[in-house]
Amino acid sequence: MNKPIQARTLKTRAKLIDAAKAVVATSGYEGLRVDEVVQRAGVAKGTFFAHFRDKDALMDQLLGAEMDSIFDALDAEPVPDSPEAMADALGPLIAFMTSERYVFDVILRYSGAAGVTEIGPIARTFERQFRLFARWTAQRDDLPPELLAEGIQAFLIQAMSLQFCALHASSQAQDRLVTYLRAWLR
Amino acid sequence: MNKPIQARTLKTRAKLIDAAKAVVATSGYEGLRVDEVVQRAGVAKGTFFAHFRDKDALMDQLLGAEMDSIFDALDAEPVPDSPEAMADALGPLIAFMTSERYVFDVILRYSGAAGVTEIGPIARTFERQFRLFARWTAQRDDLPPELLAEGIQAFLIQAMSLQFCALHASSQAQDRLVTYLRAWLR
Amino acid sequence: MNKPIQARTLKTRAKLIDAAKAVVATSGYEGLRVDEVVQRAGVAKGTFFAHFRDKDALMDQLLGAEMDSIFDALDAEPVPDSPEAMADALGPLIAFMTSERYVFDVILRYSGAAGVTEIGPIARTFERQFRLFARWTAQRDDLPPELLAEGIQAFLIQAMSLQFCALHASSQAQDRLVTYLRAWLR
Amino acid sequence: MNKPIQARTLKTRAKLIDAAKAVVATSGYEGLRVDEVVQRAGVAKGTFFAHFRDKDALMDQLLGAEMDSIFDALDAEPVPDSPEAMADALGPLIAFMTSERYVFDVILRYSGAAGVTEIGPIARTFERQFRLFARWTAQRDDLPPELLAEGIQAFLIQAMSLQFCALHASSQAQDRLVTYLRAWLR
DNA sequence: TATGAATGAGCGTTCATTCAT
DNA sequence: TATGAATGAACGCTCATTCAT
Repeated sequence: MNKPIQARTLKTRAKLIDAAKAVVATSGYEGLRVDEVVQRAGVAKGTFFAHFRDKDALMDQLLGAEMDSIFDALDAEPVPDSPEAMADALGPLIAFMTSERYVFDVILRYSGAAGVTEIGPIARTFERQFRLFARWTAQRDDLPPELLAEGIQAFLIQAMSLQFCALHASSQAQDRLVTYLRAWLR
Repeated sequence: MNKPIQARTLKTRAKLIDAAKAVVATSGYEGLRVDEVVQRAGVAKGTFFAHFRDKDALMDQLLGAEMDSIFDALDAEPVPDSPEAMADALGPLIAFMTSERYVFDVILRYSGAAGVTEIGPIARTFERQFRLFARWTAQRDDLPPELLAEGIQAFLIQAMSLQFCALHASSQAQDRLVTYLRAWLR
Repeated sequence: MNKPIQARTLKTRAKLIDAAKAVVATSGYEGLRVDEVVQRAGVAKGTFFAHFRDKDALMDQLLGAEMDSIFDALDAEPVPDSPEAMADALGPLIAFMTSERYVFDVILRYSGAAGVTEIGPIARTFERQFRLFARWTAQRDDLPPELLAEGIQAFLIQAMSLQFCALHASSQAQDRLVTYLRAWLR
Repeated sequence: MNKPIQARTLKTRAKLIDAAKAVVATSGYEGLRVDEVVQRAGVAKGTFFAHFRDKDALMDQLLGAEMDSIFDALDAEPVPDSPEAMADALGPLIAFMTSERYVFDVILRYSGAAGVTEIGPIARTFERQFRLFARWTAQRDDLPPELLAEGIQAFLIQAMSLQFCALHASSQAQDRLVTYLRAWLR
């Protein structure tokens, strides 16, 4: 029963992913329509659902891949030695997650693997994030790194949330994050 | 140009709100259907849209009102003197916001007044929350109450978010919140 | 029971008519909305329906008045002595009736006083038209002027109808009318 | 790029048309409701709009088909040799077009392919009508058959229009048509 | 007369998802 | 695997007309 993945399968999947990326480039993540993706990929609609459980699964893939590449870069960097350096390092992540309200919402929703069934790409990036933050705080002896990491996650979300808020639109997420981290890691 | 709001208008609005609450009681917030609300209220569909821009506007009203009554109770209570007492006091808020994934999502999305145009009922409750937390931390002299308040907000969201997460489903939001607050208000 | 028409009544009516004309000038007859008319007139919606049985009654008034002024001019002119002169004289009428497809349709529908109840302004203009055409053909002795008049009416409608037709958009209604009249009055 | 129309598509389309005809048989053309058609056809509403741009497009199909079958019969008959015979032959057409004011209005509006973009079924029947009348008058040498045909069209519309007119309700369209044709084809 | 909130039937639309071929 | 027609449950909206005050 072990099915060797056929070349055609991979090719179709790649066509769909590429088409999806092209659509996102034009219409944004929120504006992505399955219809447009399959049309661009030159396949039938049913084919899409043979490759992805649902539209959200594609979204999970796309967003997860994007996040992963951001974390790849972060992992390669040295541990930041100050709140300012941390917020600075998180710049690309913040930029991506706040690029669209829709992106922020989907990532948040899938960060905890909405359903209980399986951990998807986005949820996995949150584990990476957690491990990264734990590594950043490993040297501290006031609080356990795990707790500190969760705190950083919380403040990161908070800082980005306020970005979308009409009342706080003036200040930037990164600046807010610095303030939070200074207090949290004091 | 100033049109005095007629009694009939208020009555109809109340009928719609009451009907909506009844529907929510039966089917939950996610299960609310405009058609059912309208039918229960004994009102024409056009009337609904004369009172609420769209279904989301009604949701904003309903959830905002519910949150407000929770904050009314919180405002009446004395300032909690420990992280445990705080988490305890926030029990009803946590219970409500995590009662449905849909509720949590809508509240979060509208907490920042999704659009920049106008601040709705839900967004206003987040201001109340902020002022409440600032009051709770007013006596402290290590950090400004405003910053401490934002931190509590961040940890509250974090604690509730993890409630929906497959990886952390075992522990309760309230317990997690205590841990966070102990560290934050140490 | 004889009600003297109050000055206020006439004033309100005039305000409505004026507002309607202004709306037509902006949005055309088809684009006229009762809401916009009453808003411009500065009266309530109910007031509109106290003055006009329905929106069509207003339309009947507006279009009838316009047609009447056209026929006033036609009545003042001498009897045209050729098909060319006839078609020429009818230029303004054709221009008005073909200015909007909607105008043509409404006039046609009301030309025969759609309902049986009462003859409205538009229907009256068709009687004027009929009498005019009968006068134009009174000197002929081949066919009764009434029949000739009805024929002219028929060809006038036909010529204008084809104006809206994709297949005949090239030639003008007036030119077609000349052809028809030459044959009919040969 | 050339998609062969699937049998299923044709079947669904037929189901919709049949259902629509059944509804018309019960409620008349004006009484046709999309929801009822869809329900009778046992088809989803979305499917309806996948087959017809809007309700009017269905109407165009239905009325065009009906007209076509009338013209099929007319084409099979010999050329009528008198105004009386012509009016007689046109009996079914007149009966159908004056069966409902709504039918007459829709046919007239679509006779010229309301928009300039595409010629629909009804518009096509007017071309048939024109060719038919030209054939009926082909033997005459006083005026070109095309002109005579357009005249017959004009008088036919005129005769039917007056049917709906309160002022001429007494006499029948067919009788009026005879009078007109006698004069036109004298 | 004047007011303006309420009516209400129905159309059009959306678009992810399914399923028979 | 691939196909693409069909699904279907809401939502949003229109806008002339009515009616209680």
